[in-house]
Amino acid sequence: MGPTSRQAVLDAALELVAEGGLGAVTISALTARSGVSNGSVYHHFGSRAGLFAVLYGESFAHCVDALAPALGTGDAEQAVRAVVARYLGWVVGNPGRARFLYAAPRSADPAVKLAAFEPVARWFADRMAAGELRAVPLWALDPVVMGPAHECARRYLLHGFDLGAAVRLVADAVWGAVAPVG
Amino acid sequence: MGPTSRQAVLDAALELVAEGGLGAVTISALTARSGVSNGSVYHHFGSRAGLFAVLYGESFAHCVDALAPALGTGDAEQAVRAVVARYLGWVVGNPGRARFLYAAPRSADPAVKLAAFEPVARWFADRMAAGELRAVPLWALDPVVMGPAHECARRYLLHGFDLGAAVRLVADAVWGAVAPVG
DNA sequence: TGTACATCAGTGAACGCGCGTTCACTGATGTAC
DNA sequence: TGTACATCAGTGAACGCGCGTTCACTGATGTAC
Repeated sequence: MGPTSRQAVLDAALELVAEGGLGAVTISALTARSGVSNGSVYHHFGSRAGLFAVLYGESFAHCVDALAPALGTGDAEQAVRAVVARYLGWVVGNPGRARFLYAAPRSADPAVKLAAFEPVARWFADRMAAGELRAVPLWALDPVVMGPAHECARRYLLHGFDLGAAVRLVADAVWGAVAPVG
Repeated sequence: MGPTSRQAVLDAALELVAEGGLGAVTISALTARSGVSNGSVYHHFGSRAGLFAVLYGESFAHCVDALAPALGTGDAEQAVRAVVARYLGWVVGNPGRARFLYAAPRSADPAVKLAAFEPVARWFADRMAAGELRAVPLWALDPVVMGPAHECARRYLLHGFDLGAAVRLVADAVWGAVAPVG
């Protein structure tokens, strides 16, 4: 019963953010949806912001875990394209988590984020060193290289933008940003 | 004195959103900052959402106007790179407007947006038809092609991401997504 | 083995606050006849 | 030219509501001696 109640709150928060955005995640909506009392929410998370911090760290790790297997897929191009496909698939499959990550970036602990992202960053650094990928600063990986994927994901979550039609275009753009110059 | 008071509210809203995000734009902050009474705000805009709709349309047009001159810059590659540079420059110079567009996309009137964007879309369509640019669906222009610029702009506005260091990388990525296939 | 105490999950009524909005009003500026 | 009325920008006190948070409390489960 210990972790159950805590988990019920996190699950409810994810449902609420998927349905109505971050603003829908109020303490009273949380208690109504989860069946857990407000006092219990504060017992486990300290505050709304505390709940958000937990949710962010958990969801970011969840996302990276979903991406990681793509890195073992064939050559560099296949792997990069697989990362894009997996990321967009994860967004569709986890709209609550994805919306939360985009809507509450201030809830992130930068150190935790960096640590979780490290395996992915290292994979890219290795391929760049091996000349299989264009040399691009690692800080540019997420905003610049994955930019098209993020922007499309945001629009999908916002108003049902057609991700299926975009996925190939996005993969082309992302691969183009990181393909070795020749 | 007619348009003055109305404009004072719009200016105040832009300042507030630049300083503290969308949440800082409350009616009482608006009246405090602008010196205009709350009743007057409602007289001119009807509601907070009404004010946001006006602000969105105005800011989007402001942005497109800032971009348009880039389209006349030399060949297709130079023009596309100029669009990126101008867009990021506009974000830095107009943080209130930029933050508002990113934070309140639901305030947009799609028809108004489409009409304002039309000259830019036509320029791209013409170059694609002429074979100077890769054929990409027009709906992909903003999210896919400009994705890296948007994602970097968002991070700049959120936590002072170094746009100056990124602008060349972004221009490379954007041009790569739209350069004719050879 | 029994007693006393500490710890921890969980409850739910109550709180103060700040929000968007309403409304009755004033005063200045057209407009009709 | 004067009078009556309509329109419009603007005022500011007051409203109800829902928010995040607090707090005194219960009951179950260790732990010490």
